[in-house]
Amino acid sequence: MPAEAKADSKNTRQASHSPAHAPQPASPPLTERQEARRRRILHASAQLASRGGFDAVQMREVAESSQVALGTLYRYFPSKVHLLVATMQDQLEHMHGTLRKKPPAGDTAAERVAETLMRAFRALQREPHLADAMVRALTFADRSVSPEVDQVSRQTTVIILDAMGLDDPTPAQLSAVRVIEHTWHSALITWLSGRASIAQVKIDIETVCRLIDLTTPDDGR
Amino acid sequence: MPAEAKADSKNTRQASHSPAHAPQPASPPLTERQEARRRRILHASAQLASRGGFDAVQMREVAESSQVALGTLYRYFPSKVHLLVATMQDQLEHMHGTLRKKPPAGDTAAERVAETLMRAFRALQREPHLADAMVRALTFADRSVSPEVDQVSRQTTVIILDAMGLDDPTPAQLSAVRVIEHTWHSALITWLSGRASIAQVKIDIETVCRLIDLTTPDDGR
DNA sequence: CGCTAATCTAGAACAAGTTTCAGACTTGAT
DNA sequence: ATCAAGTCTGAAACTTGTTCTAGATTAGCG
Repeated sequence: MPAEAKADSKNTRQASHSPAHAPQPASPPLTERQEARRRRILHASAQLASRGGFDAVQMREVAESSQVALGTLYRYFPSKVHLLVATMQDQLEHMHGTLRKKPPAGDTAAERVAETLMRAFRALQREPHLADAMVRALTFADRSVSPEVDQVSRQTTVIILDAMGLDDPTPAQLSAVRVIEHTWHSALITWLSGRASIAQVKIDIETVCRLIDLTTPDDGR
Repeated sequence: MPAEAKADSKNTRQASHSPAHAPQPASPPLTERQEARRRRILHASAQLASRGGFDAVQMREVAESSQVALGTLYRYFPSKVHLLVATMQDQLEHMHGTLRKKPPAGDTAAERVAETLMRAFRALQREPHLADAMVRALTFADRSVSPEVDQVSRQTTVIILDAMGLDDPTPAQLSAVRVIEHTWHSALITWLSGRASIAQVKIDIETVCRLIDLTTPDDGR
């Protein structure tokens, strides 16, 4: 009946992802060739993004670069934003892996979180255009991309909780983490649009991380 | 020599705004007819935005609604994002005026800021589509819109400082305000994209406002 | 192996933001 | 009142995201 599986046949939206390591609603498994196409697409996306940011990721070019027809590209990723958010998921996994290897060394949870975020920030600084593409896509995403954006958010939460060294956080701590994420995203945007310096971002991150001290009186402060 | 002033002649970007009450680099003054055009445009923009959000603000429709040629629209506002950010500036002024009339009544600075932001949030909830258009434009804006976005940011800062009741804030307090603004913007986005409930936004705002207590030990805590 | 359903491709077509242009209109200065 | 410079208009053109279509290909089943 089917062939080459079905990355997304009936459902109009919702691309498919399930790199085996991300706990997702399990979209139908992909053929090898499909998996390869998907990788080529994400690779092309990241490459173009690295060159010129959000605007440089043009769907026709992505299709050409990844040797895939435009229609196919849209079958895998229903919109440019979906594509870039998926690209971000990809990069985030890298990042998380990297961070796991060298855990932050601060004494307090606040210090460790701040250090982790600054490390991530420095990574983004190495590819500012890529960062631009991913972050802009993330914040521009509308409801149709919510599941994917949410996944990115969850992944970010995990990274922060990892840095804090918590197994089961209290509600108050989760609130603090949420606010930290808000600040992280928004600060990135101000940096990317040239309205804040790197130093300013650093200060903002350190400032918001102090919130952690308020919720874990045993550790910090 | 010139005629009808020059909203933006030589300089390729940068629309003109100077509603007399906003302290700006003073772009060349506008004729009455030009001022009227500008108002018509902003009004049409807000109206369309109120209907269907960011996507519903289509430049051709704005031009038609405001009885202006498309080229003229682009002379006044070099891009859709510029237009929507200007629309936001407009709305923010309203808001600030409204807030001045009924200052928040909380005991601590943190409470007053949270109350102020929640009041603004409720106003946005009354026109969720308009909020969508303005906030999406704000976060999607690239460097070419930095001055205008910055102006919005400054205006927001003033509103928050007003609520805190401070004349000359310390650097630490300014950092807290920056983080509050970050959280405010990002929380709005998560709400607009349906990833967070109204209740969740409230919690986030209250959480981040506790940062104020950290910087003004005399008042709160 | 042969079938059938689903996928992929190439390319046209459509939509909305942005640019461009020629000509009509305003404005402020002489 | 006249003129030069700048502005506005209407319409076409261009760009890039997105959709659609017809036909070639592929996958898995009997």
